[in-house]
Amino acid sequence: MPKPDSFFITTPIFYVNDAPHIGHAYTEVAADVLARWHRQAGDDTWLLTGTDEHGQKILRTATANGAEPKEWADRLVKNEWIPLLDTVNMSNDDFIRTTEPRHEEGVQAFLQKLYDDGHVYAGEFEALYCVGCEEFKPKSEIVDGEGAFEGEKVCSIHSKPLELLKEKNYFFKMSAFGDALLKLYEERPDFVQPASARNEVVAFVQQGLEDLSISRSSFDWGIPIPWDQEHVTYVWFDALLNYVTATGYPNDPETFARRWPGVHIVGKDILRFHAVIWPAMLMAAGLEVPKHVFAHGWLLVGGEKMSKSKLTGIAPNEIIDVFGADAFRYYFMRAVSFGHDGSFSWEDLTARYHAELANGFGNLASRTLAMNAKYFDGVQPETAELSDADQAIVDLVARAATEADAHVNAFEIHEALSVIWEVVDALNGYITEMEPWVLAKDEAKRARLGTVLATVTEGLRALAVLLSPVIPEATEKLWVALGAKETLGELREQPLRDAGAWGQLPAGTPQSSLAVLFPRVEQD
RNA sequence: GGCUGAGUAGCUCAGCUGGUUAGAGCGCACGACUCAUAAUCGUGAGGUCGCGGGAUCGAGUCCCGCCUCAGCUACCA
Repeated sequence: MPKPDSFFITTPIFYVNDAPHIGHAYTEVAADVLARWHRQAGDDTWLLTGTDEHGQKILRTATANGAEPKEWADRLVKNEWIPLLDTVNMSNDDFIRTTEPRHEEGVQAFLQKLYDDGHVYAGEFEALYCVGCEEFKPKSEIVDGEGAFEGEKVCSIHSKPLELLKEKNYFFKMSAFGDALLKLYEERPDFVQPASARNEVVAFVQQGLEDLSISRSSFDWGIPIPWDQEHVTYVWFDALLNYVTATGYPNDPETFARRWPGVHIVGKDILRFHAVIWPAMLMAAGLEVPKHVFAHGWLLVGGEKMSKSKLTGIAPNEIIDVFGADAFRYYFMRAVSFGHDGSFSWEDLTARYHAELANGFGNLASRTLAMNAKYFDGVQPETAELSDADQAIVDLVARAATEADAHVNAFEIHEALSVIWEVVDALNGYITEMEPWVLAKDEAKRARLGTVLATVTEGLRALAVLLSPVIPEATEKLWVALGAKETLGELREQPLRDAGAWGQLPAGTPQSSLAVLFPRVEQD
């Protein structure tokens, strides 16, 4: 049974062939928001990310760039992937590279166990081979020949006939796990999420599983098969194991028991590896399968999947240099329904940034602190008797906090933000209706003025806590300005599941001025 | 070809087991207000709910057919 207090969440480990684009950053942010939320809610949280560095493709890229593969990986990791973490403000607890000893040793131990237990056998891998590509071709790259090659199968890249070649390979008896996997999907409908992703996985497994070739001998950039040094491990088999080699498998059973099983956030392009192959591997090794595999959608640009070849690839820094990491995180979490494809456009980003972050939340903070400074010398006012309107705010905050937590637990990050934003909108409306600037002109209404501003400020306190997993930088600034850091302690230590409890900011708490949280970005 | 999902206001999207005049945000128009990042609040205009049939007292929401788009249909990570 899953341990309720443990929340181990992973991103995919990224292939170091290329530089990151916003799709990678999106995955990182989603996992990070979930991790920050659970961590602040008191769960025993561990966020893992990392890089996948083996395989023929990396060997080729490295060679083409006149580098050794490890050298090449080191360079990409240092120059591109580690900086990405900082760019998007990741709070990962670990970063694993598949070239690290802890991983390589873990993979070998895992392989040896499967081999010893009879789940792996030596066989003949027979497939169509392209001399031009120097590799076996997947079905997607095999097409019918034309002209001189009519009737033959040719490579889609070279348009030359393919040869049927055999190679000795080690195979994982994945075919034996089809029924167990179907039973898993049946018994745990939330194992693969969202439901659309689950459907595809079930349909795939229902048509029957073949055994999986897990070794390669035509190149050597990989983890050697422990009982046969002529072979290296198939890169996916290697990569998937990072989730356990980073958490103590096999030499630290205590840590492993504490972390595993985990929750995997993946792009839908790699769903099958995580929802089929990976659980089959774990079953074979006698380990628990993941708690959940959640597949998020693509980011679409102009209605099409983002791609470098179509010049729609966007580097995270292009956005973050202009709007900041908080805005990046907020925008993609809010505008994209988690689990669905999402449309990205600069126009939409700019519009939401101004309407929601600058005019909505940022301005709410500004106007509130400005009035506290002006009417109460910058301290948290006293609350007198609550009117119905005040009570409505109190109730809304409580409800928003509860519902947001439920949404996050269900991977509905966008819904959580939607509910939290009801508070932002309600507070702006409340201020306009209560007209504190009018109350301020009548000394007899001094107590009422204090109550109104205390209510809004307390609402801001709750917002700072609830939004801290998504926009950690802005909420930290707000937290300091509210004086909350002095009286309530660090923002990141505020229990998230108590965020909706009213009256936490003591009256008399000194506040300080707040720099504009989300400055307007001038248009060209 | 088969399977899955989607096609709802200018844009991005909600609409669960069918039920009063189809919703939100943005954008737009008008008005109110001035504490605030020329921000805020209110009101309004705007949709034959992809197309065509069907069962139902009643369908965006069920059934049939069709059109369009995307994904999956295994060893590229």
